[in-house]
Amino acid sequence: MEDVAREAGVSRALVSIAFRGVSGVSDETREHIFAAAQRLNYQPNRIASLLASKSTSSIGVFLLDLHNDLFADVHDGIRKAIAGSGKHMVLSVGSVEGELDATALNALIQSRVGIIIAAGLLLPDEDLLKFSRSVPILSTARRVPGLDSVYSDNLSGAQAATRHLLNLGHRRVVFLANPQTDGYLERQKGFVTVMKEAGLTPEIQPSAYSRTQAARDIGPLLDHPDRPTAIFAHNDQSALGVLDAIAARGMRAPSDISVVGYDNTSASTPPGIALTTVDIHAQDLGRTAAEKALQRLTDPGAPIIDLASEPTLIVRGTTGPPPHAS
Amino acid sequence: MEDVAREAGVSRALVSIAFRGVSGVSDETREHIFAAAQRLNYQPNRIASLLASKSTSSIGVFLLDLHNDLFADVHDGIRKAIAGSGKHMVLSVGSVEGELDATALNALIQSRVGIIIAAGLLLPDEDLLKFSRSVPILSTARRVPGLDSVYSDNLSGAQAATRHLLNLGHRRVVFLANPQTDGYLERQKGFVTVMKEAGLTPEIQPSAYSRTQAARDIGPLLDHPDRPTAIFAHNDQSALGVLDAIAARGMRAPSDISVVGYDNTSASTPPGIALTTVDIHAQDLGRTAAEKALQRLTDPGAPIIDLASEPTLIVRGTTGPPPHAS
DNA sequence: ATGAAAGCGCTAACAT
DNA sequence: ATGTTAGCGCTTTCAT
Repeated sequence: MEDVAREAGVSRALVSIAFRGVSGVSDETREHIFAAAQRLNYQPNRIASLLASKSTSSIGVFLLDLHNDLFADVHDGIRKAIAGSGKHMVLSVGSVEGELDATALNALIQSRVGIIIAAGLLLPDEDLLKFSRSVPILSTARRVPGLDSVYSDNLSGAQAATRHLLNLGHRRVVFLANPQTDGYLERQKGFVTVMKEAGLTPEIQPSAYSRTQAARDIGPLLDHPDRPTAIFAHNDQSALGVLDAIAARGMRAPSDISVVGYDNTSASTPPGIALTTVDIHAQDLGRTAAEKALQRLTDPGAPIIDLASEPTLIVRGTTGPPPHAS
Repeated sequence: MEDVAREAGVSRALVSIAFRGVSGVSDETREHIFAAAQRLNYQPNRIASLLASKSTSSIGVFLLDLHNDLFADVHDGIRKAIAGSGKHMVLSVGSVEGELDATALNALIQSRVGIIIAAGLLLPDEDLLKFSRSVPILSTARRVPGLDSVYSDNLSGAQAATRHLLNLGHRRVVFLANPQTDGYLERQKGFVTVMKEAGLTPEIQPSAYSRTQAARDIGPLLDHPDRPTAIFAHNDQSALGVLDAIAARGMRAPSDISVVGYDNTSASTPPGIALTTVDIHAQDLGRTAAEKALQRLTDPGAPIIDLASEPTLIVRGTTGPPPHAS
């Protein structure tokens, strides 16, 4: 910067002003400065800038898993909302095993981001509250009591999906569940309440966040002579695993068995057989989350944000009447 | 840090030494320091640390597109290789439109990373060389002359895929091409050379990096009465688009038409119909790229790295003999 | 509009 | 093993 100042024949302060885009420098001088910077191939040192301004100009973003398109959508939404705010986004990626949550959050804290937008946190609510003593955290796609949360109403989404199945005539429906941890209980709950209301037995098959694991977990149920007529998977990826297991047995959806996913990611539209699923509008979630995060930055004292959005049931090709319903 | 030192009853230097994990502090003192830090909920300020050490302890990672599983694989490989090196990874994401390449690279440069590992760069070679004056860049999944490159041999991969099709008896094969820009010319070239060697006409249909665009671009060719018997798509995503277009017309692969993809991402295994594709071993690519980047950091003067790996043709369910070949 | 000077929270070289 | 001190490259008052 010293060099640029000398090259442009001004003081360092001017160069700083010019690069930050704040007022206090004439257009002409600014041009000179930029030209000089160009000549010297100068790029401002954001590390030094952050230190000196002790600023909150960075927004940390935690994404659970790059292999799930859901998080790519959330990322896109966040990026769009942040663009033009002058804020810079710092990414940190977790893992579906969950053992990286804390590491990723600490990395963000150590990078002194002004706020963390977190999508797909796996840590218990209590732990997250602890982290939020160091930095504000806005949770998206999951409600965390005590933290700003921008999420989709999983209860109503799961209810809509389950009702769709029941309306089609299904009576034996199995919910392929995600690990039942803080923040991810509602889908199963929605399934259970609707089944019970209808006087049916809600069957639950526990599984994990993995397509292959889903295929393995659902296998025995499919092999059973008296198998369910519909499977409701906790997300699209595991629904794909269910479809894998179905295809491996020479069966077809929905003629032999119906399948419903959740999230409406790109995974829900394999060629030929598009998955019935629940759209959580992930990109909107990301965009809204980022807008709210920006607000939080300007008003730390504002009341906690708790924003639920309505998901949309998308009926596509993997659901139909049960085999012998007619 | 001052506070922690006071709380632990030592000087700031000791705290620094303890947190960096270097020698110069007794085990007992270190425990005291960590305990004090814990009590105060202290997290070291990585911004200040980076500034003071003017260090190269950060590794920048550029990923073109979070929606393509290929980059998630590369990311995983990089992360595994970096873990335990004490280096910290700084992520920056581009976009398939390519207009974000420069922005993303500049962000990394301004964050003063010691080296950038870039996967899926779209900028011309010449521009990249310019960026590399500011920071070493290692390109992966693309060869950039003049830069360290760790990539897969696309020429041989495309040749293997094309030969596979010809061996099956296909004569009219169309290559659904990506935008022909620096670094991504080899797949088409491999296709063309093999077709010509066999005395056949290489047909090329230009397209873009998008599944829906691929479906649109291939449509007219499928509708033609004298349509090709096989389509070789430049990557799995566009192969999916081709399968979409095929399904939309009530046709099936491979009985009506064969389809080959490229990359062997998770997109290549939709339920039921697994795609014949070329595995570029993306995670290995990422891992190797990161290992080489680490070496480059320790030895800036070493000769340029130019490392090609052999891809593997994976024959699955979307290729078979042409309809009337028997 | 421009310049001077203090300091952000650390690291690193040196001294004890 | 522990303490002291001078920066790292900026931003930010405060003068001018």
